[in-house]
Order: sequence, then structure tokens, then C-alpha cells
Amino acid sequence: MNAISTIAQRTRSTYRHGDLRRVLLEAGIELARQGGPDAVVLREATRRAGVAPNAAYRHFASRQALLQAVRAAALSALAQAMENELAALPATLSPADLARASVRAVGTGYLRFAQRETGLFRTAFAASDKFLQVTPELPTAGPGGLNPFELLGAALDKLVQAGVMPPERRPGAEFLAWSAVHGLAMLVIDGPLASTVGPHMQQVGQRLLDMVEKGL
Amino acid sequence: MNAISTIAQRTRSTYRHGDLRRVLLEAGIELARQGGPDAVVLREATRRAGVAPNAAYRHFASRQALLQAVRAAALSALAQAMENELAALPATLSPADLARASVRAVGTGYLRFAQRETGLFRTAFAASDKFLQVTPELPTAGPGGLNPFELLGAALDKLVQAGVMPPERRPGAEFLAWSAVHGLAMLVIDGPLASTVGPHMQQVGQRLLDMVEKGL
DNA sequence: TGTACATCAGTGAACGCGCGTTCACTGATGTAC
DNA sequence: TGTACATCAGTGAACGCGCGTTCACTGATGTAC
Repeated sequence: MNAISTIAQRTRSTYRHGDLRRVLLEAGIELARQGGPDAVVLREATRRAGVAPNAAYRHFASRQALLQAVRAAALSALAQAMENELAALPATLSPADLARASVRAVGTGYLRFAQRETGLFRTAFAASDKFLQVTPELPTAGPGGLNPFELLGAALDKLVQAGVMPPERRPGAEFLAWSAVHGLAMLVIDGPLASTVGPHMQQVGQRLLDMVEKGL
Repeated sequence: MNAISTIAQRTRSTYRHGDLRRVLLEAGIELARQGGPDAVVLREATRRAGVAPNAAYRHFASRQALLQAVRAAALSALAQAMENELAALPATLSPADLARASVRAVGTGYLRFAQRETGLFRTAFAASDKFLQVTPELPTAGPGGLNPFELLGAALDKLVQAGVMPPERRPGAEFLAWSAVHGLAMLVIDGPLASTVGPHMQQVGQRLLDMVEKGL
């Protein structure tokens, strides 16, 4: 180990790297965080890992494979953000209020993540023909073991169990709630509402969640 | 004029092209239609116009400038699609029903356009720091003179005028309605709901509009 | 009406760029004897 | 416990690619006289 070694470009004392896959993935996540999916570039990831460009091919079959791994990590981080909101709910609520608050917490976590981690959010939902094929093999869940979509589903289930939502409205409800929140996120983070709504994202987000709650 | 000349690559009899700007723009639109914003490539547009690559610079300052023009055209086409839905409404409705139906028509037009013209839709809403700076100079309205956002606003105004929506709820309502519809479109056209919801887009879309109507 | 000339739309060739990916290699590591 | 060897992670050099953009040019057009 060298005294001037950095985290990003460590002077290896050994010919072998030891943990290159993880370092490449972390570099990829950092690139996505800063510049979205297009910024996840194989050569730059290897550069940051202090390694020859083709070394990446020992761990990822292609640039696409790295990008999919980064995407899975981004979804996992999103799940984590949602769980954080859920964990912050007061334990004193009635079942009905808790259920309602859980749905809101999931939505709020989603919007907060989109705003704070814009690059990761855009990466998580970047266009890909292989979205469904690839992700199941990679971990997309948060610490609690549920991925973002499942967290929303669980919150809606609570709504039914608490008697707040009639069971016959439950099927497909996640698509409606998700659409509303996802649309606001997209329009604000790199769409036409960036300057109009962006500064008031939280208030508009709460109004949007009012609409969803009432409309579901 | 050559017998084997095509629309795309016309053998010019004259050294000058005559209408290159429009032909490049149309080529750009076609590229966007097929492959989204990233497919709008200067060199390919000139190829299709049957012209040297650098000839484009007589008409567009840069690739970005061409892309912005294509984006404006895409927004204009979206407005057109909405107007078509509005025009198809029966004239016999009461003011209140007409207002409600107008909001639905705007949403339905939006979703239909996203599904039929996916490439253009993605181009219209592609990330760009210059979204608001550039578009105002370029025509984004449909034949009726209103752009997509204004069409939605007008429909919501009708809702208030017809006494269906209390005036105090009107401010900002377009952000909520737009978010819901936009989110569904995004999740379906190149997101994780493509295979799940895609085939039932219309039904889910109508349920979503129910939610918006009730929730606003 | 005919000629000289300025304009400027399109040409042809070239540039540098960074990318993903392939090739034959080298040398550190862990294992079998 | 010590040595031979197979494994395979990382190297170094190179490739072809298509892109956006710049340069000095050419020649068709419309206008002034």
C-alpha cells in the first residue's frame, strides 16, 4: 500500500486486485449517481478501479451486464429509502391510520429518492428491453427483503386489512398509485416541471398523495 | 430527377437542395419515431436527405439544435393527438359532463400517443437542461394553437366553469393530473410495467383517469 | 434583354474523440504430491 | 515441509466504429447595371 493511494485509485502491492468485481460495481454506481445510465461507462469504471480496461471482462460479460448490476443496486437503494420512511412512522397509530400512513410513506420515500438520488433513480428506470429478464437474477430488494414494487403492494394490502380500502378495488391498485408518483418524479427531475414544480416538490407530492388516497 | 429516386434519397438535378431544412427535420422526426431521442443523429439525417454531413450546419447550429426542433415537433404531434380525442366527443353532453369528458379525452389522447408513437413521446420528454429555454422559440402547439400542457389546463378550467370542481382546487391541478398519466405512460412504454400492464393499457388508463377525477 | 458579380447552400476531405471489445501474454495464488 | 504445476485474474496493445464538427472549396442562383 502506498501512502498517496486513494480510495478510487489504489496502488496495488499485489498483481491481483482481490475484489475487483465489487470495486467496479461501486464505481458504476457512483457514475450512475452522478450522470445517470449513460454515464455508466466500462472504461471509466476500470479507470477508477485503477485497472486495465479489459480487466472488467473477468467479472462482467459486457457493459450491459455491468449496467444491469448497477440498476439492481439502484432499485435496492430505492427500496431502502422507502423502508426508512416506513420506519419513521409513529407506532401509536390505529391500524387504519397506520395503513394510510404507510402508503404515503412509500410514496414519499419514492419522491425523496428521485430528488436526492436523481442519477440512480434515472438509472433504475432507464429504458431496457431486458428489464424484467435481467433483474430477477440480481438483488433489487432493500434490507427488509422486499423490492420497491413489493413494498408498495404490502402497504396497499395493509389498507385492505385495516378495512380502509374495499377488497375489490385492491387488484391493480399498485399500478395506479405507482403511476401517479412516478410521473411526478419524472416530470420534475428531468422534465418540463423541473423549474415550476421542483422547488415545491414536497408540497405537490403530498397533494398528489391526497389525490391517490381519495381516488383509489 | 432520376427514375429510381426515392423520397428519402432523391437524386437532385440541381446543386442546391432547395428545402434541406425541412427534409432534415423530417428525417430527424422519423429517426425519433423509430428509436427515440438517441436515434436523432446528424449524420444519419443528412444521409437520408442525400446530402453531405456538414450540409446540415447551414440549417442547424448543432446536433442539439436539430434535436430541439424534433422535440418541438413531437410535442406538437402530441397536442394534435389530444385535439383528436377532444374533437370526437359528442356535442350533446351537458356542460358538466362535457367538462369531465374533456379531461378524460386529454388523458386518453396522451396515453394513446405514448403507446402509438413511443419514440416521439420519449423524444418529447427526453432529459435536457434546456427544456424550457429552447422550446418557447419553437412551435409546440397543435392545430388549435394550444400545446399539450395548455390543452390540459383548458380542460381543467372547463371543470371549474361547469361547477364540477371547486375553484380553490384548481391551482396546480394540472401537475397532479399530468403526473398520473405521464407516470403510467413511462412505466408502460419502456419501464417495468411493459409486459404486465402494456396489453391492458387502455383499461388501466381509464381506471387511472377515474382515480384522478375522483381524487382531484 | 444581356452580362458581371456577390451571395451562400452544399461539397470533399479530414480531425480527434472515447467507446466496447478482442488478442496473446504474464505472473500471483492455491493445491497436489 | 518443500517443490512442481495448473489456474485464472489482470496486462498491454490494438482494432474498428460512428460520431460531431471544422476547413477551404465550388458552383447555382438572383440581382444590379
